[in-house]
Amino acid sequence: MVTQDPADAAIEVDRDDSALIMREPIHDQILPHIRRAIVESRFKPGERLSEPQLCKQYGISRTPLRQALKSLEAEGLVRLVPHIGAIVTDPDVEDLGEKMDVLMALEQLAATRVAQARRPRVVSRIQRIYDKMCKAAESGDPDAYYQLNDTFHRAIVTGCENATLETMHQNIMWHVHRERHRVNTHEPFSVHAAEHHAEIVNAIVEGNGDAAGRAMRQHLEEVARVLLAHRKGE
Amino acid sequence: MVTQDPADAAIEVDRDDSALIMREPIHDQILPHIRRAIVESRFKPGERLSEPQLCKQYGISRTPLRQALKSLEAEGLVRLVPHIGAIVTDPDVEDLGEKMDVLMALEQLAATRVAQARRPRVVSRIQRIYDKMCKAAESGDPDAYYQLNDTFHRAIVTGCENATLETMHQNIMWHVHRERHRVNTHEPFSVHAAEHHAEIVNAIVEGNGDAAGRAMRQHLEEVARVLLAHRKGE
DNA sequence: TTAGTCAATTTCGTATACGATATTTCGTCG
DNA sequence: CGACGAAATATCGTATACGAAATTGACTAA
Repeated sequence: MVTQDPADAAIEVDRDDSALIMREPIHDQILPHIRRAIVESRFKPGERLSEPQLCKQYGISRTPLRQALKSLEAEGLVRLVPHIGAIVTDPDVEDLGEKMDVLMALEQLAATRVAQARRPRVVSRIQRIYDKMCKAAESGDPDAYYQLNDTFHRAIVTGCENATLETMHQNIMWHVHRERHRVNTHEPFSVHAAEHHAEIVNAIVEGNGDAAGRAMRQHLEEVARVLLAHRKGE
Repeated sequence: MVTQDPADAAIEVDRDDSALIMREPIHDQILPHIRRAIVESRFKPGERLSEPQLCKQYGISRTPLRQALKSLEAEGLVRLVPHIGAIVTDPDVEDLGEKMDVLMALEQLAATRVAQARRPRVVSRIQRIYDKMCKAAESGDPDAYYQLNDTFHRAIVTGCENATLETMHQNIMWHVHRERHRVNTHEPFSVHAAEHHAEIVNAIVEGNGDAAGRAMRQHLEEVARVLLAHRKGE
C-alpha cells in the first residue's frame, strides 16, 4: 500500500489528463495528496492553508479543493474557520490520548469479533502477516517490520467486514500516523509487543474472542503509553 | 433538544435574513434540516436527492447545498455518486448490526471512563436524569421517558469529555434515530432496561469502571436485539 | 407488441465572478 | 518611540455559467 509517490510535491498532480473520460472526480484525486501532506507534516499543525495557493499548486479550481477540505474536516485533520480558511489541526496530548482511547476500544472490538467469527481466509491471512512480521524482526529490518505491523492491525480490522468500524479506525489512524511522523520515530522493538502479537494471534486461531480483545487492549495500551510519552517528553 | 420545527417543510428556511451580518455559513444552517428530513424518513432510503429541487426548496444556491451533502456523506446518511447525485443510504440489517456493534463498544468505553473519572458534576447530572427517567416511567409518559433515555446515554458519552468519541457516537446515533423513526416505534418499556440503567448508575457512583462498562454493554445488546428484530420481522 | 437506438432534456462537475469579511500595512497621534 | 485607527489588500462564502455525463422519451424495426 505504500507506493512511491514521486510527483506529490510537484506542481503537476498525477491525474490523467490524456484520457478524455475522467472516471474519478478531481476532489477524490487530490484528497489523498493533501492528506498525505498533512500526515507527513509537510503542512505543519496550526498552519493556515491558503486556497489560492493550493489551487495553483495542484492546478485545480477552488470548488473541488474545498470539497476535499470538507472531507479533511470530517476526518479531523483540518478545521474550517469561516472567513479564515482551513487550519491544520494541532492535537495536544489530551486529544491524542482521547483518540488512542477510542482506537483501543475499536481494535479490541475488532480482535474480539475476528476471533469469534474465525473465518479461515481472515485467520490465515493474519497468521501469514504475523509470520512475516516475525521474520522481519529477526532479520532486523525495521521498515519492513513497522510496515507489516500496520498491515497486521489493519487486517484484523478489515477482517470484521464492518464498514463502520473500518472507516472510524482509518480516520483515527491518520492521526496516529501523523503523530508517528511528527516524532519521526516509531515505537521501539519491544518484547512485550512481540508477546502481545503472539497472544492475539493465538486467541484468534483458538476462537477465543475475549482473550483476543484483552490481548489487543493490553498491546495498544503500551503502544499508546510510548506514543504519548514522546509527546510529553518534548 | 427536540424543539418544534414549524418552518422545516416550507420553502423558506428559518435563517436570519434580516440581520446584515450572517454569523453562521449557509451550509451549516441547512445541514441540520436535511439531516432531520433523512432521519425522519421524509427523504426515503434509496431516494435520489435532486440538487435543483433542494436549492429551490431551501432558497439557496448549489454551492452551500453540496457542502452540506458532503458532510452528510461523511456521516453515512447519503452516498454521493458521480453524475448521479446524492442517494439516501438504505442500510440493511447487516449494516445496522455493524453500527450497533460499534455503538456498544463506544458506549461501553464511555460508561467505563465516566465511572473511573467519577467527576461529581457528571455523576450528579447522570443521577438526576436517571431519577427523572424513573419518574417518567412511573407516571406512564412514554415520550418523556424515551427523550430522557436518549439524554441519559448522551450524558454518559459527553461525560467523558472525549470529543472524538462524542462525534463518532453522534454519527452512529443519527442512524439509530432514523431506524427508530422508520419502524415508528421505540423499544417497549422493559424491566431489563430499568434494571440495566440502575446497574449502570450504581457502578458509576461507585467508580467501578468495568462494572459500568459491562452493564452498559448488556443493556445495549438487548436494545440492539429489539431494534434489529423489528427490521427482520418485516 | 416489444426491443433497441438515438436525440432531447435534465442533472452533475468544475470554473469563474462578485460581494463580504478578515488581515495587513501605513500613517498619525499620544 | 510605541500604540491606535483607517485604508488597502488578500482571502473566503456564495452565486452563477458552461461543458460533460446520464436519464428519459420517442421513434423505428423486428
